[in-house]
Amino acid sequence: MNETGKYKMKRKVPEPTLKRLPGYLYYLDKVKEQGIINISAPMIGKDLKCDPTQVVKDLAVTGIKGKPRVGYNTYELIHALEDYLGFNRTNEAFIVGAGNLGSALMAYQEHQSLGLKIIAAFDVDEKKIGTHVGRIHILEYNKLFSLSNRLDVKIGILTTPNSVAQDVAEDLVNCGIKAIWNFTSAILHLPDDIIVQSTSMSSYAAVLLRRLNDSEK
Amino acid sequence: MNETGKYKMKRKVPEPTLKRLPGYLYYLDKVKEQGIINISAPMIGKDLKCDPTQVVKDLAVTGIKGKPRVGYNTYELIHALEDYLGFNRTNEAFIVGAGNLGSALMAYQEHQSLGLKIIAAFDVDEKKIGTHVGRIHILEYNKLFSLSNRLDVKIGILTTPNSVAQDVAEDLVNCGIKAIWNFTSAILHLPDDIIVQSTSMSSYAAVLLRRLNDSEK
DNA sequence: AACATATAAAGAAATAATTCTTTATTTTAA
DNA sequence: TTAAAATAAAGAATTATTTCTTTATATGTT
Repeated sequence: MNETGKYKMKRKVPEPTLKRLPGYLYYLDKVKEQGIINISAPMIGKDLKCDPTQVVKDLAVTGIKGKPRVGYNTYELIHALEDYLGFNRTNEAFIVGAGNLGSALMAYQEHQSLGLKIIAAFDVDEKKIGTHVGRIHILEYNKLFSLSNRLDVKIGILTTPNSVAQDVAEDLVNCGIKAIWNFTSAILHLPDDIIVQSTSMSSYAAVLLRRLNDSEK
Repeated sequence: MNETGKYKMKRKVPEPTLKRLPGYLYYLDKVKEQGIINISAPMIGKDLKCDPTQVVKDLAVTGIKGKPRVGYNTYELIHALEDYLGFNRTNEAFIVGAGNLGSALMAYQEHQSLGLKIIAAFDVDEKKIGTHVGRIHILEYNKLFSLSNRLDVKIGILTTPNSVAQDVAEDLVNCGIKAIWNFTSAILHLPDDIIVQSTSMSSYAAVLLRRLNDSEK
């Protein structure tokens, strides 16, 4: 027995779908620039090299409906995607670890939209404290505690060495952080209600290298 | 009718499995440091917060067998994983685009093992040409063509602005590159035999933001 | 105004991945 | 030497995701 009926159960949107959504957004921005007002799923599928029914299913999560023989309204679709992804809200984030990757993300977000607004970075390195990357100031790590008291930031980006990742993550949670974007290799052990999104560069490298080796037989 | 028989057909290893393998490697390195000689799948599963049968299936791709009541030999397993992933070979790579992300990757790989050896970076920015990040020299973009003639590099890392990604990717293919690690948002249209691994930061941000919004109801 | 056509929507089927179950093996202990 | 326990391996079942098929609808054309 399934749960169709008057109680619209909140079905979980598949992660592969979520990961594809920013790609549609990037594509649609370019389409809009070309002055194209309506765009069909088969067209999107052709340009993005994916199945048109996949496109329809993915875009359906935003609630936007297309019209047969016309397609989707470009503007409406972009707006719905941004809304759904939260890219048009100001999602404030702290970043801990102002090393290479941390600095890159700070600089990166000024050009590429990640939907995040990094408002401060923290580090323990005396040489980095007081400097800034773009508009983002690098503060002494201990300032994290006082600043989080005043600012209600929900997102923390973890770009520290692996060895301190668990400790810093726990500090972030104690500071009211609800979601952690983890760039370290550490496996974080945190309360279940904390959202952890791990982005491991080596995972991608692994897939690339293996596929390359496979192709060389 | 399936293909069991004397011809062992090369079954494709699932991408989720490949992505998990570097995580096992990182974990096992720490286990080895603690002097633990044998490690069981249930133990690995507990530490890595995943299903023990998943662990067994994942590790099986390396060909290593565990022993009941003992587990896997730590050293043997690490070796097999490195071998399978190609992390113990020198996988030479070029990087194009010495901006924030490119520089971060160059600096990053000197500390964190990605299984790659970036041997040169290319950029068109006069101010960057001639400088270096760590031990990696940043060369004039046009040098890509002459250098690739002499060096037989198979992997290209693409960290350029989106607008030039397609053109640079085509250049890389013409230089004999077989696999491209694409950090841009561009959808690359390349010959089918070229392996493209796209790593979009905004995909991860999207999942994080959406899950955070969902949890806030 | 009716018809043909392109296309989105909804549902079914197929595929892929994970989790569960059973079986077989190896070691330790009685 | 035998029995018990832990665990890997193999296979089945479940779940998730993608692809395929059908249906309905809106638009342009005759």
